[in-house]
Amino acid sequence: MIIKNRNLNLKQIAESGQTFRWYPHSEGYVIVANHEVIYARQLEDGIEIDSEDPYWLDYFDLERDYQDIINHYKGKDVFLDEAMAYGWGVRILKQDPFEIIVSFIISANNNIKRITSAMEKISHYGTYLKTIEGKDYYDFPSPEDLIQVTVDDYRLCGLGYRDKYLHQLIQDITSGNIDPYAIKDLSDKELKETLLRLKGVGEKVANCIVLFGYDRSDGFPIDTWIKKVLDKKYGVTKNETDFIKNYFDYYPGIIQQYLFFYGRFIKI
DNA sequence: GGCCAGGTGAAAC
DNA sequence: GTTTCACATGGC
Repeated sequence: MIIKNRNLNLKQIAESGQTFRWYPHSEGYVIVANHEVIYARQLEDGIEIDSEDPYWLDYFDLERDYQDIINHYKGKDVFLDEAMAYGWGVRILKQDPFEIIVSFIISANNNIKRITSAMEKISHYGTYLKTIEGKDYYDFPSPEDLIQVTVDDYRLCGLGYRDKYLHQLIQDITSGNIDPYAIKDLSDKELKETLLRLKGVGEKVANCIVLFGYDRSDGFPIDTWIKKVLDKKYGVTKNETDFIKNYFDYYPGIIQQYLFFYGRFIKI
């Protein structure tokens, strides 16, 4: 189906550091989500995907008007204007909470290429879905699929010292200690507190998880790039969260994506 | 070849 | 409460 939208750019989303299961293919991307493998390609004023499932409309967060958000912040400062102009097609995908938790536990003190590679290897523990031009695609494994996977197995997936965090996460979920799907109805505060109890989840990772996995736009992950942006462009080196809450109020999580995407691009 | 990457846990103050 | 340090590993 064709999805028309002027704030929807596949390449920008793919490179905005929120998903690690998009595979560049032909002119577009192979995307695995919703127990389904699709191919998406860019159009002039939107995208085309080879699925008719309305799930994807929600996945691409289509009911949210990103131009309205951009207009709201326009003229606030020069750097933000540049960032929004550069990242006009960035959106925040609605991704599976469990997959997001795993992704961002792996993301700590890591780089995007390695995170992508680790997620690809872990996906082989999931159900085989489809082969496209010789490459096999797998559904992302459920916690149950990972019960028997050992710390050493995770190490072989390239997780480094984070191997034991993922192993612990699976124990926590399968033992009923935490249910990544049941906690979606918690308040912003309770949700974050719950996530912070997980090993390998600190302030920054928790913010990524609530923003990318639970549709909480108050999430504002402060990573190395955002730190540089705040320091060099806003003169903020301490009490960052207070500054963010005041200055970027309205849709802070989406603004954070524009700043991250642009700041990383210009190697600020 | 040292530094960096979408930082966190644990020990030490 | 905050400061300090170790931590796997591929890319540059």
